[in-house]
Amino acid sequence: MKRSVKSFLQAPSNLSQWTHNLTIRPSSTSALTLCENPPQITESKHSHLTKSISNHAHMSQMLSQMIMNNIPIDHLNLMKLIDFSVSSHGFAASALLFTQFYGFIDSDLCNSMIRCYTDSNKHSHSVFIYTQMWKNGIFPDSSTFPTVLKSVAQLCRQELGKAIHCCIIQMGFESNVYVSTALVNMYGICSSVSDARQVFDEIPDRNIVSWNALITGYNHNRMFRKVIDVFREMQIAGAKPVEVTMVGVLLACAHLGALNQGRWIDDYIDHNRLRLNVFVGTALIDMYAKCGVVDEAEKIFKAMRVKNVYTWNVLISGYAMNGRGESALQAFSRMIMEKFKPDEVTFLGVLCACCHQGLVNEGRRYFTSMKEEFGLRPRIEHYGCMVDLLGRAGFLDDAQRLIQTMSMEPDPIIWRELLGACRIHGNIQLGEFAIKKLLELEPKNGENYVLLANLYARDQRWDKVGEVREMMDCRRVRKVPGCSSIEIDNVVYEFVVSNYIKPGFEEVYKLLADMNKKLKLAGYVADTGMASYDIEEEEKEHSLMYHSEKLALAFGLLKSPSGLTLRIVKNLRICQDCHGFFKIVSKVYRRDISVRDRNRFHHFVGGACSCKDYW
DNA sequence: GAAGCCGTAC
Repeated sequence: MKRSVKSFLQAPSNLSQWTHNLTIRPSSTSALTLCENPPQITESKHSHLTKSISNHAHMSQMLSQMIMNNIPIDHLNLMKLIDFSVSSHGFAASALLFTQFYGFIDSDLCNSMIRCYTDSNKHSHSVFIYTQMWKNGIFPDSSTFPTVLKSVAQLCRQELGKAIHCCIIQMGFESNVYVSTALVNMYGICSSVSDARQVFDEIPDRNIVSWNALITGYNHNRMFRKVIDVFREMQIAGAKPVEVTMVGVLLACAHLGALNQGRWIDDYIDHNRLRLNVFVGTALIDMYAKCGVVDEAEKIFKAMRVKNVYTWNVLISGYAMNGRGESALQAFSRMIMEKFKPDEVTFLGVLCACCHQGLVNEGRRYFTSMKEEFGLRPRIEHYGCMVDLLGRAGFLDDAQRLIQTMSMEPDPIIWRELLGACRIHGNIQLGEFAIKKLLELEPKNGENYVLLANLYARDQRWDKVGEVREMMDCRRVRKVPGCSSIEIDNVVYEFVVSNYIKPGFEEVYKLLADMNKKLKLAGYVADTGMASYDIEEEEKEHSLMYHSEKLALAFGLLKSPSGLTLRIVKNLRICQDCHGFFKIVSKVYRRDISVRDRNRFHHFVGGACSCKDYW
């Protein structure tokens, strides 16, 4: 049964083509009887063969010789060949033909193929082999499930995952920690985190990998508080975290803006001799930057010996979001000097820095150089930055023209930015055009209507504002409620905008009322222009008074010692009025306040904001 | 054999 290697390597790479030819035969015989009449191979020859085959450079050559000379290949080497042919760019089909060449396939071979497909991101192929196993009476075993589940997770096919879970239970593999950990991971990635938790709870001998899979699941579903809870739970259970665990927990801290928690993790890494590898280091920089402590982020960056493009990117965007555009651009220059190759995300940070700083010319230059000098194709996010940069700076025509030149369809964010720019610069006509596009794409997003109402309110066109309100009622559109949180003594408190006094928080409302009086004497005037409804001034003022960020601020003033920076995280953008209010509070109450809103940071010190009122 | 990794425009 001679066969040329050439035809073997030219096997079809298309799945349907080769599956068509495939006959899978269950193997009851030993895997080593690959040939009908295997010639004897001495032990030394065998070991030589194995060694040679493990050297990828000689693989094709060896293979060719073996086939030409009709030398049988034992099971181990066959596996290696499959690994090799899959890993070396799309020889997957050849691997299968190879087994066909020898005429049979068994569960080990299937597992091997599934693993190779999974590792090379061909997840549907991986699932296909799994289903073929069943069809051909080859039973999956404990090595089949972890890998196929990984592919199922990547494909986000939860119903398939559930079916596989049933098989696992029926076959009695659920007590296998590898299998059940893979299930936890699969459910977590497929957004069925309660199932993940349930499987996790039933693992008898869970280990650090199982814990990490659970954390990954919570992070994936943006349940960041749960991640912190799980980390505490781990410590009570005596599980020893590893670097991957810390990365997961830091990610959660970064999203929550939970600085104290994050600091605690930083110390923990230090005290428990966990490595400050590039993943942990980058996650730390990101955490500090997202908690508004750029100096700490800088320190970590300087202490890191091994850096990569991610490390630079978190530093650059960290500077950008904290209003340190100059530092961001300097970091970018240093990055280039140190011969790191910037990628799309690097330029997102750079453009974002220009945008927050209003550096229009620089932004235009970077946008061009990204394309021309670095050969990177702008993605919709880059256009997003540019539209925002141009629009906010008043170049509405340029922004509109840029949208027209985009090679992709503008998304809601792009139109919302244009609308926002129209609101700032009072261009009702273009704003109406933008909102039309926006509502086609996002008819249910309350934020869009609010922007539109604000556009009209700026012009005192209360009839139009009323129309927008009616439209919202009629379409049953709800606004996302503003929600702010503040961390006091390691506990995160959340405040939602409301006009009635929450039981237990009476003093917060009382303090706010007092502050209002005090600040008015210091020159605070409620900015009612953005309270978009046609209501009496006093009423507008009242509705502004209980914005979530103000509630969080008053609570922070009550519950923390003087001198401590108040750190507030808000789900939406800070409103114009609160921005002014916070500036005066920082002066009158001599408190540094930092607010992380949906877009960026505002650091209020001594009556001024780091954004220099450009936001 | 399982997790595995850090960054992304309003």
